[in-house]
This record gives sequence, structure tokens and C-alpha cells, in this order.
Amino acid sequence: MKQKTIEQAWRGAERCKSCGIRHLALFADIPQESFDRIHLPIDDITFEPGHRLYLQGDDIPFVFTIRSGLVKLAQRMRNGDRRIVRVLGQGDLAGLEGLEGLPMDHDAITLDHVTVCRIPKSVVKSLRRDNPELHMALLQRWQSALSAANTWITQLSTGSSKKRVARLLMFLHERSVDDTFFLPTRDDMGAMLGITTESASKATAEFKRKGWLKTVGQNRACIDVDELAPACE
Amino acid sequence: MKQKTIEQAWRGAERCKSCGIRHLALFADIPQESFDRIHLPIDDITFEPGHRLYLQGDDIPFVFTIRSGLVKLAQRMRNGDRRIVRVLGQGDLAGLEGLEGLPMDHDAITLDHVTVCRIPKSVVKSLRRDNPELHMALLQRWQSALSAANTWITQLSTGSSKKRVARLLMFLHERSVDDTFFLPTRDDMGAMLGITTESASKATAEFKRKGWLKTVGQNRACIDVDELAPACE
DNA sequence: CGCGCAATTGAGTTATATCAAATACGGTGG
DNA sequence: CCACCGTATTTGATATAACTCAATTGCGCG
Repeated sequence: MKQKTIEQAWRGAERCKSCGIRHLALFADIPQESFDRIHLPIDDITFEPGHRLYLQGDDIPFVFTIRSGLVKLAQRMRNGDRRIVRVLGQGDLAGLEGLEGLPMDHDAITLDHVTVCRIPKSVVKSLRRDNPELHMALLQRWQSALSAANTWITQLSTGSSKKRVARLLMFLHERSVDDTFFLPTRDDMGAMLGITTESASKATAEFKRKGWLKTVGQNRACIDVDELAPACE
Repeated sequence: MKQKTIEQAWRGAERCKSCGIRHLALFADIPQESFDRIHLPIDDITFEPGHRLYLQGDDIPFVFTIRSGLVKLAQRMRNGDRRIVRVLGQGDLAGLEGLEGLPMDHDAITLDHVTVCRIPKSVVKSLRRDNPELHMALLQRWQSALSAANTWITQLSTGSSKKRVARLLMFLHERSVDDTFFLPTRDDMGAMLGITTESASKATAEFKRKGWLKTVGQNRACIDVDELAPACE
């Protein structure tokens, strides 16, 4: 269970100006001049799969923008069961509740190789003071997180196990940049869908047998959307 | 299917100053002077059970603060299934996504008798311009909505049907002002928990037989918390 | 009193969980 | 390079829980 972290810190907000996903990122509409006033460290960091950005109960002084890769948000319950409540992808924000001074109510763990921007709370707060654009951006992030949570409930926690797996595959497919996407372990799939590992495996295996799902390399896959769509209901 | 609405509009924001749940409401920390500058209509409205505040797809110019009673948020899926994604109570906000100019992604329907404040978007926006307190309040509402959504997934969409019902009863109990609380129809319980009406009924009936749940009048009930807690796991 | 709706209950079916075993796979060390 | 080992996945058999369908009961209201 060794966890090695590869950190490639770029120290400095000037990188934000030329950010490749700036249009998706938190500071999308912030004018250049605002950046010039920042001298606080915004780090660009790479993590390998399984890295914990933060854990339930943590009180962290950062917000993370996902630049690439997937991050799972999981809650652990008293009895030891865990449930993945959401998966974040490119452009999503992790650790928003920290801005309100609240401890995290979930673990945030990388699924695959992930690059993030780690932004100190203080930067967000100081920019927020005089940038209505950032405010709007924050509210929009919050809103999209909420609507994603709704989707998670209606699409991924409802219906037969086969339907849930089919919908999860579509969900992952839609969020992918190329035609392949990250295929979670059956264990994680179960935790996302509220079913057992075995049920997730049986559904996945069946889709593979039918040729609707093809694995590519180790952890990636692609789907035949037209064939799989009916299975989503 | 006749819907009668009892509207008792109080026209005028000056009522906010003396609002009984001001400490819970959206404008909790807004200074008095700010209110004095508002001459836009904030209405105090009473609805009977089953009233639709808004429907999925609607584009409404209001935000609602729940003053009393319960409101269910439900999403309808293509195949006709519906799922209740959250229940709002005193102090919660409904229709937040309208502030971002988005259409509603769910229905908001009163469960019991409900009183709300109906606040025009324009009021929120104009107050937001120069009131950092309102910004904070909005962000906090959003955050608590998100954390409620997480709870909904981990507590009410996971485990056996009996566990889900038990957790729902605890959830409703905790949010009630007195020792009794609103008991939803078995149909709504099913839509909240992702189980069938019959399964909800069987669990409810069993708890009643065991004396852990007692119905009070038509739609209300109270529970023996100590007895029911173990059933939540 | 009887009507209509909601809740409850029961029997039979089906899907999922559970338990157990076999297989595939990647990484390690000889 | 290959054999081996630990882990993840797949598969199967069985038990159990939930769904489905149908009938009955209970209750408020006209």
C-alpha cells in the first residue's frame, strides 16, 4: 500500500495565463491584471493512481482544479461500507467545502494519473474580494457539482445492476477526451453503483462478451454507444 | 388533480427585518440598511400539500426560502420512473440554479403545508453586488445542498430496504421542530429510497408492529430513536 | 353508509447477494 | 526469459432479499 507522490511544482500564478484548460478552469474569466497582482503559490502537480488528495475529516487550505485524469470522491460509513458519491474529471473542482471552512466529508482519491492545480484558499478568497467573475465561476462550479450529484442518484443508483453498469460506462465515455476511457476496478464500480463487486463484474463481462465493450490495455476501454444505449433503458 | 393555491402575499421586503427564521434565511447577515434600499416584491406564500413550486425544465425568476414544511425535489427519467433526489426543510433554498440562468433539472413539490418566501432573482442579484455577506450565504447554501446530496446517496440509496427506511425515518425526525414529523406516502418513500412502494410499506409496517414507529394523526409520526438507531446499522 | 385511495399483506418469481472456486494478469525474482 | 505469486476478475451454485402481481384491509370523506 505504498504511496509515492510525484510532485512537479511550478510555483507561480503566471502559469495560469497560458493554461491549456483555462477556459475550463476556475479562473477562466479573471482578467490578466488580476493575475499580475498574485504572488501566491499555485502549484501544478501530478499524482499517480491511488493518491489521496485529502481524506474525510481533513481540514485543508487548498482547492484543486482537475486538469486531467479522474478523481473519485468516497464516503466511508460507520459500518465500514464505502460509497463513491461522485467522480470528478477535467475542469471539476475538488475541496470546495474547504472554502467555507468546513472539514471534508469525503475522501478524494485519484483513479488514474491525474494532474491538478493546487490553489491556496487564500488566493481564492483574495481574488473573490474584487472579482465578480470568480464569484460567478464558483457558483457555477457548485451548481454543476449539485447537478452531477442529482445525476448520480437518478442514473447510477436506480434500476437493475446491468442498467447501472451500462449507464456508468456511458457516463465515463461522455467525459473522455478520446474514444477510450478509464475503466474502474469492479470493486470501485460496485461502490459507485451500490452493488456488489461480483454483480459489477458479471454485467461488465456480459457487455464484453456481446462486443459492446472492449478493453484497451490495462485500465482503459471503449464502447459501442449505439448498442449500449438501449441497455441504459 | 385540481391544484388550488392559497397565496397570502405580504408584498414588501420590510417584513424580512422581523422574520422569525431570519437567522436561518438567506438574508441572515444582511445589514438593515441594505433592506431599506429594496423596494422589490418579496412575497410570503402558503401552499397546500402537492403544490408545484416549479417543474423540471421551467425557467423561473424566483428563489424560494422554505420557512416551514417540507418540499420534495424529484427528477423524472425517460422511462417514466421518478426519483426523489432530496427533501428540503426549514431554511433550505429551492431554485438556486435559476440564479445561474439554468432551467430547473427537477420538480419541486410540497409534501405538507408549506410556507415560503418567494424572492425575485433580481433582488438576490442586486443585493449580491455589494453584500459579501450574501455571497457567503449563497455559497454556504450551495455547500449544504451538496453535502445533503452526498448524505442522500450514502444513507438513503445504500443497504437493505429496511435499513433505508429506518435511516429515512431518522432523517425526517432530526429535521423536525417537535417530536413528531411528516411521514411520506409509501410511494414517495419508495421514490426517495430507490425501492418499491410495497417494500417501503412492509418495512414501515414492521417498525409500527415493533412499536418503534407510531403514527400521529394522518400524515405524522414519531419514533423511538434508541430502538430504531440499531436498524440503521 | 359506501366510495375511493392508500396501506398492508401474501404468494410466487426474479434478481442480487453470498460464498466458493477457477482463471487471467501483471509484476517480481531467479 | 520464464516460473511463480499475489491480486483482480470471472464464473458458478446457492441463499436471500426484493420485486411483481393480486387481493384485502383500513381510513377519510362525501
